Amino acid sequence: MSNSTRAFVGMQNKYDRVVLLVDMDCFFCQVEEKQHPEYQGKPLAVVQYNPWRGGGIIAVNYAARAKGVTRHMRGDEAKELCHDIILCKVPNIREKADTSKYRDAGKEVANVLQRFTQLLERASVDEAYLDITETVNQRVEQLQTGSFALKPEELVNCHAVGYDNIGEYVNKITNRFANPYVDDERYVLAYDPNDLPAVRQSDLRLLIGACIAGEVRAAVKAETGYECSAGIAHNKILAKLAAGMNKPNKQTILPLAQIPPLFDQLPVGKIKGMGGKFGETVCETLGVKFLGQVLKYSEKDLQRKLDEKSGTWLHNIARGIDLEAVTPRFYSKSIGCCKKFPGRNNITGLKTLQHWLGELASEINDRLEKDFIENNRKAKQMVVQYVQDIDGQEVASSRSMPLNQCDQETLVKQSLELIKTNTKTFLRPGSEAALNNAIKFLGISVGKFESASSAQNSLQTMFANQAAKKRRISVEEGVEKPVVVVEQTKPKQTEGGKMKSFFANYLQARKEEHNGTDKVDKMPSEEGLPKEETKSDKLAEETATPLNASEARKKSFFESFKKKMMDESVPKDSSDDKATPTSTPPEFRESFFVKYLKQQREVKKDAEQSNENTSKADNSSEMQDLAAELDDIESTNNEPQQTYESVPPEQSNNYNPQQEVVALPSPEQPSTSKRKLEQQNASETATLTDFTNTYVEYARPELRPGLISFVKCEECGAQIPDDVKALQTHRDHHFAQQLNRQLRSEQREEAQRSRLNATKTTAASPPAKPVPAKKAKKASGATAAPTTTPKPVNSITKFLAPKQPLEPPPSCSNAPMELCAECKTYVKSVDMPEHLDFHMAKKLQRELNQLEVRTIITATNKKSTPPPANKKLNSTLNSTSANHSITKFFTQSN
DNA sequence: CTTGGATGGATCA
DNA sequence: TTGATCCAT
Repeated sequence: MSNSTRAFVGMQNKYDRVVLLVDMDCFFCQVEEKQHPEYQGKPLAVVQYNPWRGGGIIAVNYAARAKGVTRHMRGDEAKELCHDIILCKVPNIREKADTSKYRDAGKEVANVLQRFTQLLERASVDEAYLDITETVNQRVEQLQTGSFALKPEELVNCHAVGYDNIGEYVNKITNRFANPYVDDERYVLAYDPNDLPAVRQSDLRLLIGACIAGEVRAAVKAETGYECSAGIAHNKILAKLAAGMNKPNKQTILPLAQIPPLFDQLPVGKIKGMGGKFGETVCETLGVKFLGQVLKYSEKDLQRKLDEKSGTWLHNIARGIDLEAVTPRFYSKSIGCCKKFPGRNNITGLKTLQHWLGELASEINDRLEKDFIENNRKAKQMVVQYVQDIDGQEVASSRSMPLNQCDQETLVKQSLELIKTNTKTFLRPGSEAALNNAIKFLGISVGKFESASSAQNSLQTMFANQAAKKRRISVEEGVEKPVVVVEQTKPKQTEGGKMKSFFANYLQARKEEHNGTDKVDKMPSEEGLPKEETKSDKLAEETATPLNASEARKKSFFESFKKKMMDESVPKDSSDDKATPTSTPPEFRESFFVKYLKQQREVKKDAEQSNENTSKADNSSEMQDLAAELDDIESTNNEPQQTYESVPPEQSNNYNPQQEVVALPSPEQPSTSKRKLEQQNASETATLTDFTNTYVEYARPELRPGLISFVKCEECGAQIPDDVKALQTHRDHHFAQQLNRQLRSEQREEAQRSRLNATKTTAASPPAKPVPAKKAKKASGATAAPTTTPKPVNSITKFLAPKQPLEPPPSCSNAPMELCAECKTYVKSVDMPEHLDFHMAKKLQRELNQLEVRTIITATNKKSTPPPANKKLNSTLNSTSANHSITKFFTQSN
């Protein structure tokens, strides 16, 4: 069940989701820069230990990329290109590279991301997909009631494919408010009529997604110090594609309408999954280079030429359709490590083999231990992988074996045994110590995790049963597809003008605020300021020399950067270019995207000219001005505006509480049949149901103060999305967590006991210290004595009976509510039976585990009190429009 | 020292 | 389920 392979959404929901891909910029480098602040702003690369030729480069920061340093290079080569480059070595433990530092950093980031959605899928150490559909939908509603407003300054560093700047994209949407059906003629030609409602809303919803993306990235930066790029689109493939189009520290929307022109020139290999053999096969067998060319084949054709599954997949992908769901996963399914033994380092002796197996097993062991403490799970399977040299040929093999214990010795013994029994002649004939086949690669990995205790298992099955029950209910209601569809109800006219004036007012206000500074003339001649310059600009600002000088330079940087992009593929570089070779990162020069963008501009100019007469009526020139000004804001807005201690200025302006907030009018509604609407409502609950199904398994209970949330959990201070279900789930989680702690602490004590028994007596060991207390966080010093005193576990009762009944949540929906006698919370009447079932299950569980009052290990509390950064952020947020508008929302809706 | 190491996920027979 | 292979970062 935990191995649920990919899930997919239904074809009818292809445009309904909003998916975010967050990709950390040169992540390993950022980790090093954070660790060594003195490196900030300097060219830097991370190399892997290998002393040969300066080590292999696995990450390059942008300052170094500007000088031509790339991955795959050796450290020495990098030095030649960039004499002052800083080469950070990956730490070496056990004679092999140790990347745990970066794994930890990745987790730190993921913890922040997790707050924004429970549908978080970690794709690698530095990438994650977020399905933010629900939040977007909420905001669409709030937009309609006027309780949420888009704020242009949240869109700094935001791009939309096919548009010169985000302002134009906003304008496009704005125009549609004025005339909702303005694009329908084109839509009808390009899309299935059934998709029209979704298509009409697509741009707006993506824009809202971009706002959220901005918040996400700002939170990541504020709380971890790391910068990232993001893509916003309707599915994973597109989000991933978009994220790569503007980097670093930028985000990109991929609008639906831009897919065809983009794909016409998009090399097939740019799509995730087609960068390798499969992509080549596709190109060869279809005789295509660009994804758009695939359109000429029917699905049947593709299935015939490739295979059924790939054919269908490709057919969809070529149309920008990707149905793969964002599958929530926070922790990896396996833990492994490996090492190459090239050339003379081939392992040829039994002793050596044992040695290295020991090293690998030792690392696995360490990481498993850590994992156990965090996740209370144990690996049930191990896999040995190895590459042997069999008369000159490299032969790869892997063998697996069930696992009961995972101590180092067992791992070594078993892996050795596996290799032995799967090699025809393991030892060289006549020798006791020499291997017959040299080993060139060795790896051990463990997986097939199971919860450590049976109690935990029963808790999970309890949740699973509950989920199953919900599913049955859903099925009875005739709901199949778990995707929320937004459909609006109240048609409104005449709002477009209001929105325009909002932006106009906004811009006016800004102009006054920045009096004079944004009237600085553009300085296109000042081309190609190197990146380092911008960083020093930032510094200059911080040291309070804000005015025209740095402003103008920054602005000219933006201008020149854009100009660069436009001039890109015209002639090769002029001699001028050589004078400032660092202005454009080399990978940009030949980048497909650069060419695409440039081409788009040309196309656009043509279109504008030919369209002039048609759109003239709609004061398009005015909108263009707005766009230009919005663009200006993008460059001027990086000025620190108020005093934000500790929050970097670039981020803080996303959260400016002083910001004027003006409601956005709601868009005109496409007509909708009631029946369909009902279905959609039903499917919304289905989404929630589906989520709880996986909730226990994946979610991290400690990490759920929400940025978009409205209610504070009394237990942990977390901000909880203000819907009943989320509240209840959150409470349930405290319960489960408490249970977990209990069990873990038991486990640890037991482990401690047996260890003590085994290894005589070491000094009086303190009651197992589960969390390595490694992170030297800023705030840890303050909370020394009283706050960290162990909390008695009997507080578990608190979860069942909160101190005072919560206020009935202001109706998110109009569903009737009831007060649960058991937990004093308000629950939808419809959900009450199920809710009571849950209490029953909890009681059962308690009895099952014979919960007693015990003390809790101190260190586990660490996470339950959010670090000050969180607090600050949350309080900041609470004072912003989000909070303000939500109250407005409630008062209005009642 | 052989052509990018280490790591993790997914697919398919 | 397992082992081989591919893919991506």
